[in-house]
Amino acid sequence: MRLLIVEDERRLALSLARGLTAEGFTVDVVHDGTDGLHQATEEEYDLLILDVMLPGMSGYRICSALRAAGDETPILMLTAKDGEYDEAEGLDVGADDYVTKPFSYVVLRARIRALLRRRTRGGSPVITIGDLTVEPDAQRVLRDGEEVVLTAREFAVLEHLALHAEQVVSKREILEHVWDSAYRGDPNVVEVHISALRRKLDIPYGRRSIVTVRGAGYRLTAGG
Amino acid sequence: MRLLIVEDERRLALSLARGLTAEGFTVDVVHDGTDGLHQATEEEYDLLILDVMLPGMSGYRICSALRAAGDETPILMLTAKDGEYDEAEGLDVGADDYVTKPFSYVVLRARIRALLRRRTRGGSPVITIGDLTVEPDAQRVLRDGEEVVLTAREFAVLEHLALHAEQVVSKREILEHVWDSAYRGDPNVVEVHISALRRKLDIPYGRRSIVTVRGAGYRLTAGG
DNA sequence: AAAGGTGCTGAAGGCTTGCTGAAGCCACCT
DNA sequence: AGGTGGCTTCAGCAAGCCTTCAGCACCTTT
Repeated sequence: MRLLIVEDERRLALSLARGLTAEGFTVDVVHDGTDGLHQATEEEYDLLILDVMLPGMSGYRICSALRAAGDETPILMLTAKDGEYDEAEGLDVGADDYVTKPFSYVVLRARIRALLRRRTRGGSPVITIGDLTVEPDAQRVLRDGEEVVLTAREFAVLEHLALHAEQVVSKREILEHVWDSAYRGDPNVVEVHISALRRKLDIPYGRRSIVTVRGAGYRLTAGG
Repeated sequence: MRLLIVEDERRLALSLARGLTAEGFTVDVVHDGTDGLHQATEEEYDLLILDVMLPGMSGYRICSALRAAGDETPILMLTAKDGEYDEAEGLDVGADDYVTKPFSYVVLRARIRALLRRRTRGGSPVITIGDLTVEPDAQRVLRDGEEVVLTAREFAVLEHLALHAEQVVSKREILEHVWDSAYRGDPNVVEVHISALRRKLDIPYGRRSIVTVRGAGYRLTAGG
């Protein structure tokens, strides 16, 4: 799956690119509107992520230029929350969806998946770690085949851990991915949610699947 | 089942193509009248969807050209609500049905099915989720074999949930599929209809088949 | 052994989200 | 024209979630 990100805020672009790369997407990044259009026409992508406000050429114009040329690649627009983005206009020029900033990584990821799913038919894969099953499409978690009800945040945290199973994930990384990337929060909120996850997923089943790695973060593991 | 869509509004064409593809149709899209006629004669389709107003060649003319050539593929016309479309003329040139814009996706889908049914005998499949049975052709719902009377909207919402059973469907997605895709409505209408569905389908039978996933949407599930 | 750092967890407040009854509107049918 | 029924909007209510805070436990370092 190849993605193109056209976004001038370098820091944001980079962090998105990293996250998506880590999930197996091939990601190209461009910081300027004209370059963006050029790149999009030169290469074949499965999805384009366009910021609306861009130097050189706005996301709108890129979008309508591509559509006029018969390009039907799914397009996801990024926009500030003030009235900058006109939803009607966005959809008119042929965008498929849009996300308003600030957004959390998980939200973006969900939207990306939704768009890709339409094309490729067949939902996103179920993640299995030992006898723990995470179903992104259903927003559902099974332990030992039995459903465990989680809140939205809890699910998002778990999903992130599951995507990096057997790896240590820092609180900071969790904060950045599960909350708005602009969010300046206390790492304690992560601890609170981890605590809740353990109470629901581990303790009742006598497991220890979420391991604390002191000074580093957490690791979701199968054995435990 | 192969469909050809000839429609110059790209956004509309795209969204139809997506929806129909997701339901298992093979869909080709063409944005120009002459291309449309060409494509329709070159390839074999089970159904043609023609916009009336088209660049190159109107839907009428495509239709009559095909019929003159002895092609009897079912044809569904799309038309604006003002007097653009003359029903008599449409039927004269050999169209089988027509839908006026703006239309909701479910309406179009129903018409498509109706046309295909004439040909192929044997309607579209019944959906079963636990002891809930959704019969798209009959617009009828059975709980435990017993008919439950729903209004059109209620049925449409339920049908959409049923098509994505066991998955979380956002209010936004429901709005886009069940209402006009151009519809910019309050998500609350969805809540109201969900509420009505539960009152008819769940509460009297002591079920909880429509699950609220806070912050995400609803999930129709068998267990419950 | 003490002190500081790091993490865990229970409780509470504030706030968002969702639910639902009621009223108005519109379209259709009689 | 009048009536009926469905759809949408509105507003108030309820519930649940998220976050913050504080106190405690444990580990590490001095």
